[in-house]
Amino acid sequence: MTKSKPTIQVCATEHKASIAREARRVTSYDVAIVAGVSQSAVSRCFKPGASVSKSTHARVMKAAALLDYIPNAAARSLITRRSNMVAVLITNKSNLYYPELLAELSEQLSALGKRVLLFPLAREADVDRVLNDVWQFQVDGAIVAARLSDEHVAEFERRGMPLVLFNRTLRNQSVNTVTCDHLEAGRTLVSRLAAAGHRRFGIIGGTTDTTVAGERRRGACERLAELGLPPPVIVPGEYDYDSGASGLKALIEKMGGVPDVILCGSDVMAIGCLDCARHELGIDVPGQLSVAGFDAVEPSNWLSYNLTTLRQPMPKMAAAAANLLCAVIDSRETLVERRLFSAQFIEGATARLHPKPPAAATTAASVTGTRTPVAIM
Amino acid sequence: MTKSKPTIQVCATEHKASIAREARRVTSYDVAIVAGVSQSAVSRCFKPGASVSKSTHARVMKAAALLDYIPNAAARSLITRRSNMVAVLITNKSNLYYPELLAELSEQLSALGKRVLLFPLAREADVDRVLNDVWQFQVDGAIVAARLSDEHVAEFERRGMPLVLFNRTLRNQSVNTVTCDHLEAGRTLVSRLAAAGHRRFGIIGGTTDTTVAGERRRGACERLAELGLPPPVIVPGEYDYDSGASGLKALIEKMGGVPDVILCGSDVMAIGCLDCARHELGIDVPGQLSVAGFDAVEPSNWLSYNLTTLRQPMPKMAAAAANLLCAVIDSRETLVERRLFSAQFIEGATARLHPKPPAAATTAASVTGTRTPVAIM
DNA sequence: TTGTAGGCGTTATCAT
DNA sequence: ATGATAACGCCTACAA
Repeated sequence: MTKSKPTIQVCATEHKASIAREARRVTSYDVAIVAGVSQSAVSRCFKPGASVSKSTHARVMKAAALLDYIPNAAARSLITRRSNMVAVLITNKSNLYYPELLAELSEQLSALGKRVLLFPLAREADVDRVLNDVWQFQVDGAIVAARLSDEHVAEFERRGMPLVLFNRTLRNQSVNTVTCDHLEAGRTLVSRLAAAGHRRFGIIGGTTDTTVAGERRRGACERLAELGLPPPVIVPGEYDYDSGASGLKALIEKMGGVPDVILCGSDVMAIGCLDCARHELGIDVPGQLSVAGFDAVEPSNWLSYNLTTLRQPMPKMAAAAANLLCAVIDSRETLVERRLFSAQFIEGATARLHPKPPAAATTAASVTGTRTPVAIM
Repeated sequence: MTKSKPTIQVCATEHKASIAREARRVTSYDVAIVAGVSQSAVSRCFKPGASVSKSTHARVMKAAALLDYIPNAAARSLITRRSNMVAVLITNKSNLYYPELLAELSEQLSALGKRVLLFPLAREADVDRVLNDVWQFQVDGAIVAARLSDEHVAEFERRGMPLVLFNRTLRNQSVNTVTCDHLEAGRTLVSRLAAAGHRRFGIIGGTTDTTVAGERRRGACERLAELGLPPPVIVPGEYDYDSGASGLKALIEKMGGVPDVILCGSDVMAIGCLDCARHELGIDVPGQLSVAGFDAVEPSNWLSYNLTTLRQPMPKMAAAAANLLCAVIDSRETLVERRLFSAQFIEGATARLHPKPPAAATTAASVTGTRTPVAIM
């Protein structure tokens, strides 16, 4: 501090006042004036790994703090072509697992220096309207947990916008995806349940064949066929609570009685199915009927339910999606990768997982007695 | 089309190819060249309400479509000082009502032309780290559903950043807020329950005195005092499922027996409390114990629970927050407003809402018999 | 290590 | 109604 630079070292507070008077924002140029350096020096101080002398850095930082200066991300992104924002498109229907996914994604992305610009979709049809905004806002890439048409994917490609699909797949394989292995999940579920002696399988799935639910179903059907069991009866659902109840009733009607086991496309549907069975129809679960869900959302673990279900490793999947997207963003090449995670089976207590002891045959018979016999199945 | 402008009407596809060759983005200037107009004309075409002739507009739009041109929001925001982005800070602990709030906010804001930049907070202490990003990204304003210190609020003010607190209040009154009337909610709850003959009130609240929970509690206490009933016994909780169970046990111990009614700070806590009472402790709800929640999240409505609770008018509150914020953004003045909404009482079936008939006195006595008598209360 | 100068893509102002 | 020109705030060669 003995010798000060000969440049105009204006008093910070005074300069700040003049900025306020002119009603403009604090810029790197202002900091430069106060610190007595050039504007580019200030810029370099805020770029990690740039070459600045220690003393300059100190002076600049002090001036910046005095002026409450913060770099303007919009201006930066204009020249760097990097906004450090990532679009996240997500369907509201993913409801209960939505907060967990969003929180995980956001955390993982922010660890990578990216922020989430949110595009929730009330209906899958909103994609078109929303994509326009995605292009406008100059995000660095997008993570999409919603249904995308081939045309949409093509547009991402055309615009060179990095894209990662989350728990969605497309026949057009050239897309980055992070998914749970739903095919395997379907197989696992059937294997476990068939081993316990279940024969008549019902499935409550998605209305439109959301590909992941489709995969799960395919896995279940495959495995049933392998085991020489009759194909499952399938009814549609909307992934919500009410669909569980209506699905159950639909299955009972379609199958002419209560099936041995119902596989639901989501926990919420399973819970709806469960509540309807227990409280409305007086069906004993798992005594008369086994119910399995999918997602292992928090309520599935509540004492009233203790659902048999499959847990997707959400934190790992979110991290994978974030990392994959950032990898694509950083490398200009069009690397395409598909990361697959195994779901973890949660035993719970809504499905009978062991063969019935022979002694229980009488009760079972009394139950079956209430059913209308069916020809095929 | 008989007479075309004498300007350089370059073939769109050719021009597009040259853009791709140079690996640069499509700009309004490119559109201008193809359309044979000036760059400013293009700009005007994308500004609603600007003065452009119909023919020019058509030519420009056609060229834009041909080139896949979309205005660059970053560049625009640089000059307009409007990013059309709104920061939403939200604590993960708001868990179950988080998706609903987020979806509503996002929808309402997008109707106002704003997009949500998401800042989820794993812990309330993360605010500091996160605020730095908020300043950087040049958002137009912020909606905060998290705990903010007076200093934080002051910084918003200092930076001229519009702010709306959601379901949070501060002693420092000069902040825009949208909240539910938690004081009234607390009073309502007590009124209804006291009318049914409940006397011994327990409360499972928040750990740190989140102001809204505090308000609710204050309302409850006020009303109890007015009615000449003993003050409630209060234990802390974390707003999660487990807190409901531990809170219940803590209350039983602290009160030397099962209280008449427990008011919980959230539905999830109430559900935890309920499950613990029914499945673990064998307490009949609402026979022996009444339980009330708060939020009316989806699971509270499930058949297994059918919770007595209070619903916050989330869509209206979200709309109010969005509108208020945008009003502040648009008017440069520092208008401060506090919008208060009434919660709606949901009867449900986990609280006894009518006086016990005298005949039931015997069963009631047998229940009370299991309790350790308490001196005061 | 530091400063100079040009450009990122748009909007706004001012003539015409 | 249209076009030239100057911002907006920053980054980045390039030269010193």
